[in-house]
Parts: sequence; C-alpha cells; structure tokens
Amino acid sequence: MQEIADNAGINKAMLHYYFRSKDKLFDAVFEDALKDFLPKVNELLNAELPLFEKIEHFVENYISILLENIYLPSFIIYEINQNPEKLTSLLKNKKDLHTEIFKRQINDAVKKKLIDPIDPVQLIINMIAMCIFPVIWKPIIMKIFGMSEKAFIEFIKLRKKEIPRFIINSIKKSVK
Amino acid sequence: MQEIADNAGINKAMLHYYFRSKDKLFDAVFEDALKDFLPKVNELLNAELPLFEKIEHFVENYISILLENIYLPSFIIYEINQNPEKLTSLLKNKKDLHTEIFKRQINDAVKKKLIDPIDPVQLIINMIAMCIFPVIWKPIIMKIFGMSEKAFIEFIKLRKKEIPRFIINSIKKSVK
DNA sequence: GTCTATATAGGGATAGAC
DNA sequence: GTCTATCCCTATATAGAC
Repeated sequence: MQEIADNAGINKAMLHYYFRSKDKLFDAVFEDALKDFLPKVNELLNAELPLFEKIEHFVENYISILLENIYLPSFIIYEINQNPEKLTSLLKNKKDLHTEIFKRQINDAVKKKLIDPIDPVQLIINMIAMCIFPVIWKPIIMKIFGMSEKAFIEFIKLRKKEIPRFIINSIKKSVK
Repeated sequence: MQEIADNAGINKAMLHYYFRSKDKLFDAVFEDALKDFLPKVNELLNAELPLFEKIEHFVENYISILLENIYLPSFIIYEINQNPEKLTSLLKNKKDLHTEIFKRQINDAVKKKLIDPIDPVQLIINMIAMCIFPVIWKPIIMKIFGMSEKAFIEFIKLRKKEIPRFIINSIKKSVK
C-alpha cells in the first residue's frame, strides 16, 4: 500500500479513504484491467473475416495488446490460481470471452472440408497458448536461449507472422 | 510459516532452526522442485529418437509430469516474474534446459527437407506453450468453456495426442 | 534438537486535526 | 478531501530453558 501510494503521489491514508481496504483496491485494479482487455479480445474473436484471415488478424493484434500490457498475463494467472472463486464473482455480470461464433466458424470450415477435422476448443487454446505463453515465460526464455531484452521483443514480434503460419499450415486441408 | 510448520508437524521455531529464514526456505523449496523437474525434461528433450517420434514422446510425457505437478508451473512463473534475478542465481551452478541437440535435430530435418523451414526456437516454444499453458490457465478455461474439473483433466489428456498431431501436421513437408 | 515465550518490524487500517 | 500520528495485528525471527 505504501509503494502504491508513493507511486500515486498520495499517502496510505488516502488510499484507504478511496478504496476502503486493500482487498477492494485489488478488485478495482483487476476489474479495470479486464474491462479494458476483454472487449478488445472479444472484438478480435468475432471479427467478420474468413477463418484464415481471422486467425492472422487475431494473433497479430492480440500479441500487440500483450506487448502493451506485458505484466498483465502473469498477474491475472497468479491471482486466479490463488483465488479461483474470484474469477466467477468478477465476471458474473460482465462480458466473458465469447468464443461461440469462432467455434462455429471452425466447425463450418471442417464441414466444408476447408480444413482437417479438429476440435475448435483445442484449436483456440493452441492459438491463445502460443500467443500468451512466451510473454509469461519471458525471463526463462531469455535465460535458456540467451536473449537480451531487445532480442526477446524481436522474437515475440516475429511470432505475429510465425504463429498464424504455423496454425494454418497445420489445419489446412492436406493434398491427398 | 505457521501453516508450513503445522503441515510438517513441527513448530515455527524449528522451521527457522532448519532454514534460518523464510527466504532461505523458499529457495530450498524452489531448488528442490527444479532439481526434480529439470532432469526429466532434459531427458525428454535429448531422447534418441527421430524428430516426429521425439515430439510425440516429449509432449506425452511432459504433460504427464505436468499433471502430477499441476501447481508447479504457476508457482514458478509467479516467482520468476517477481524476481527475475533469482533465476540466474538458482540455475547458475545447475543444469539448465539443454535444447542444443533438439535444435540441431530440427535444423537437420529442415536441411534434409523432411520438414518445412522453421526456426527451431520458435518451434520449441510453440510445443512447450501448448503443453504448459492450459495447465496454468486451468480456472479460466474451465469457466470459458464450462468444463468441470473432470472434463478439464480429460481435455488435457486428449492433448497428449492432439498437440503432436497439430505440430507434425504443421511442419511436415507439404506435397507440392 | 526441540520447545515456550518473546522481541521486533512492517503493513493494513483508523482517529482526528485541518 | 488531505494530512500526521497512531493503533493494532500478524508474521518473521530470536532467546533461552530443557
């Protein structure tokens, strides 16, 4: 609380005056982060684009958002794992991640034999995993592969093109 | 410390007697977890298997290890992000993740035109991302896709086959 | 080595003046 | 609304008897 107050240029008493308690402050921060983040992601998920373009569009923009909020993912993950119930209470009146349209789109592509059969949920998780994971493993990746801060950012930026290529390569109907 | 002492069936004073400080206790726990984990992962990374089989072997066994230590990944990620310097000091005298052999193997496969050109580091990160990420996003995935605990574990187990299929589909030389 | 009792510090929270 | 001073509690850590 002291550190937060210092950074905000006020004192602890003021923090308590505004937010009543540390817990309430936390919830406010968390909610605020999500309020900003979720709508953007939903917009990407539900953009009106053909499947392959949508994957490219999603990954490119999602990674950009992640790079602007590089500490958010590990913050969210830590708190959610500490307190899984909080997720329910924080999201219950709000917009969640809306994956229905995207799932249907994937299933349609399978039916039309544009792509090989795949469970939409598995595909979506693969896509999100490849976007988010490197960001939260940042220090480990830098260590294992001997990257500088700059090299790491470069590495992530390359993934904007690399991940869609990787995914589309995998799912597109193979020539028989 | 009280909670740890209780679970260990001793008292706080004993904890301090053994470990000197909370910080030292933490380091001991962390080191212990890594000492157990890293050698197993290195073994999987350096198994003497052809590329595709190695990917299957790695993913299958890595996910099994993760399921046995389902809280470890988010614990490690949180602590490393809090304290990136600690990673260096904890690993400096120890075996790190050894990716050299695997990287060479991937490059060889590219040269022999067994697979499409790809940066080995990107491929390795993709693979690890798809394995670890769902485990640390567990509560969020359960919420978004309405899974029970049991359904989630089932979902992860399916990925033992799903991920290698997805990767190999992506990298294997396309028919021209 | 193991315990009880206690010192000490730090952080969340409030009282009360302005 | 904003500040200073202070309360209160908990958690780390130690002293010292056994």
